[in-house]
Amino acid sequence: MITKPRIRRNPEEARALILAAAGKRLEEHGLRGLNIKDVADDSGIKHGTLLHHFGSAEGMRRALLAKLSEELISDMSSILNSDAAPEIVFVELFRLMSQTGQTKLLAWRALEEDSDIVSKEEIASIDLIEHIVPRVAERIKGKDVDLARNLIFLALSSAVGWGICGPTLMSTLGMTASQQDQFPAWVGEQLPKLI
Amino acid sequence: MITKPRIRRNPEEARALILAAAGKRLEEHGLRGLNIKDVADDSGIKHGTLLHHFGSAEGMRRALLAKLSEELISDMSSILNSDAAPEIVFVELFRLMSQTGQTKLLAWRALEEDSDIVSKEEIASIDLIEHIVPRVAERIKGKDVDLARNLIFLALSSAVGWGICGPTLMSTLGMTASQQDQFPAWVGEQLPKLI
DNA sequence: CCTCTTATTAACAATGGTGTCAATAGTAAA
DNA sequence: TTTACTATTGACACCATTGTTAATAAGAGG
Repeated sequence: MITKPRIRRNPEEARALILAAAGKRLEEHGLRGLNIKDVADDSGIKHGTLLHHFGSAEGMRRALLAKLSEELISDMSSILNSDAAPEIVFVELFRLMSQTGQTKLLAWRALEEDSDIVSKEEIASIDLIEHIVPRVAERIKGKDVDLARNLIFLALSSAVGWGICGPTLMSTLGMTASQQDQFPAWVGEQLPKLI
Repeated sequence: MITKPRIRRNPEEARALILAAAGKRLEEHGLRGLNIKDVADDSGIKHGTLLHHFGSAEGMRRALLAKLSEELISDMSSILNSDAAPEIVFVELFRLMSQTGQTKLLAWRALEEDSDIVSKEEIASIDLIEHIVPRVAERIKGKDVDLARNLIFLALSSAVGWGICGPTLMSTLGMTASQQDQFPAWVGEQLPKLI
C-alpha cells in the first residue's frame, strides 16, 4: 500500500506559511475568512497541523494581529523617518494607508479592541518618531515640538480616515474621482503652511 | 395547566427592540456578538422570532448596518450644517467620532466592504453638504468650492482616524493624555488658517 | 543503524450558530 | 362571538467550526 508523502516543515516555516494565507484571507473575506479550516486549506496543510502550531483558532488570529501590527508600524516608521521632503512623506503615508491590508488591520483592531483577541503587544522596539518630530520641529520657530507632533498626527489621522472610509465619505461630499486622488498631495502641500 | 403569557409586539416595535440590542452587542462584543442567539436573549425574545422578523442572521446584520449608517450620516450632517463657528463644528465632529458606536460601525464597513454584507444603501436623502461647503467657501477668496471641500474632508478624515486608532497612535507618537485631548480643538483653530 | 523528537495526518467528538416547522396565542376585523 | 391573520414559541435538524486523539513519518543526533 502506498502511503501519502508528507512535507515536513520547521515550525517557523509552517507558521509563516499559515499567517501569509491568513493575511490574504483577511483581505479578501474579512474576519469570517479567518477560520482554521479555510486558512489551513489555503496553506496546503490540515487544520490539525494548524492547531498544533497555534494552539487554537484564537491563537492563530492573535499571531496574525501581532504580525500585521508590527509590519504596519514598521512601514509607518520607514516613511516618517525617511529623509524625503514633508510633501513626499505625507503622500507616502496616504499611499500606505490606502492598501486594503492596512485598513482591514486597523478596522479589526478597532472592532475587537475591548475583546481579548487584541494582543497588548509592545511595539516600542520600533521608534516611530526617531527622526520625524525633530526634523519637523526644526522648521518651526522656537522648535515647538508639540506643534510638530500635532502636525504629524494630523497627517497620520487623516491618512487613516482616508483609508478607512475615504471613497465613501468623499463621494458623499460630492468630490470627483480626480479630486479624491489629489487629496493626499493637497495635504502634503497645505500642512507645511501651518508652520 | 398554566400557559406562559406572550408579549405580542407590532413588527416595527420588535425590529427596533432587536436592532437596539444588536447595536449594544456590537459595541460591547464586536462582530462575534452579532449572532441571533445572544441578540435575541438580550432582546427578551426567542431566536425564532428574530428570524421571523429579519429572515436570516445576515438580514439582521444588514438591517443594523443600514440603521447605524443612516444615523451616523444624519449626525454628521447635523454637525456640519449647524450655524456654529468652524472651530466649534470641527470639535463636535471629533466628539462624534470618539463614540465607540461610530468607530465600530466604520470599522465594520471597512472590514466587510467587499463582502455581500454591506448594503449598498443610498443615503443620498440626507444632504451632507447642504450648508457647510458654501459657508466655508464664503470665507475663501474667489469662493473656492474645491478648497472648501478639501478642508472639510481633512477635518472629517482626521476625525475618523482619530476615532479608529487615535489613542494608540498618539501614545506611540509620545503625546501625553492632555495633548491627545486638546488635539480636536487644535484642529479647529488651525484649519481656518489654511484659507 | 538505531532512537528520539515532533510535525503531520485522518478520524472522531463536541460545541454553537443557523434555520425549519408545527402549534399556540394575541389582536383586530367581520 | 367568530374569524382571520400573524407574532410568538419550543422543539428539532443541520451544518460549520473547533478541538481531541492515536497513529504515522520525516528528520536529527547518537
